[in-house]
Amino acid sequence: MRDATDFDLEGFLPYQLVVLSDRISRGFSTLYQQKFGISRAEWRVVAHLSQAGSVSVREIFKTVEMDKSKISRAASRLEAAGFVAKCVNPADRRLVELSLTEKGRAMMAEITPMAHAYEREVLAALTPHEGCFRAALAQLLEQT
Amino acid sequence: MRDATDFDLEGFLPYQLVVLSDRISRGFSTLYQQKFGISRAEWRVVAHLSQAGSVSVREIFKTVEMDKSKISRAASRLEAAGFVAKCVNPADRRLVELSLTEKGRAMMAEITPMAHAYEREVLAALTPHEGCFRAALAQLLEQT
DNA sequence: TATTTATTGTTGCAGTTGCAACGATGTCAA
DNA sequence: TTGACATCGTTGCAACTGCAACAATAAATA
Repeated sequence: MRDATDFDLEGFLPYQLVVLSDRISRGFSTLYQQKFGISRAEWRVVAHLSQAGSVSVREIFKTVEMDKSKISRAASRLEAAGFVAKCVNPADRRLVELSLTEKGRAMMAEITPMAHAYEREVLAALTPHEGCFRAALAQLLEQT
Repeated sequence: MRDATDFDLEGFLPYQLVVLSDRISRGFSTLYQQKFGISRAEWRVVAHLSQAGSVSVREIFKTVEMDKSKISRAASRLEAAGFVAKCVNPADRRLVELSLTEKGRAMMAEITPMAHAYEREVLAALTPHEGCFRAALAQLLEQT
């Protein structure tokens, strides 16, 4: 018997999305954490750098939707671990340019195929609705 | 020019899901946070209780995929705020039964329509692919 | 019954996070 | 030029998180 305070949490879209993204993201993160000891925030920075080349903290946090302090700390840890190099932009000395070191690129070269394999594995469960799902996802990301 | 270390983060499914679920979940949480001062973890506990009645911590954390310490602490805060009552199960005194107080039910009665409105708003962006998207989401949740 | 083993919820701890404040640097206009 | 204002990245702080350890209780076994 439902009354006004009943609420179907399991069918609630925000809840479903958080649970799913947590599971999937966590499942992948255990792979690179075991192998390289980097966190999810650090992975995101490294992945962004691999396609962006040399970029300031500001640019990353605008594209990647993480607080700038989170990026700053991730970058420091990555620098300490030797995956990332920091240097001050001589044209504007407020900017810190981040880039992958050789060691960082080597790590990405290992993680990239793992990422693609993991993604395929997840999407395999979706056949034949994959195309529709990804299109809807992209649409939501754009309109939100 | 792409080489082996290039990686398309923006098109990577786990990344897309985390970004989207963060945005959507955060957008909704600001609504009830401003009005009732409860966190996301607390909201999840309250929402579950509204449909489950009196339930132990153990049951919640099995259904809702949160660490039991997280639930324990959320329940304590909710009890302190007067939204939730805790009592020891007399049949098995290890179990703590949680239930909504009158004040908790009143809060849910206010949040529930907000939740439905928010969900409709998000999904409106998806017409006419909503059905397919939700079906795919449910399928992923089941198979993961 | 007495003893071991399992389960439940809480707590300590170390690490992470979000937010605001800050110092350093750059920009703009008087 | 000087001063007010804006921007960038870092840090302090309090809150939150995940994990492991723990005490209390129950169940299983000898």
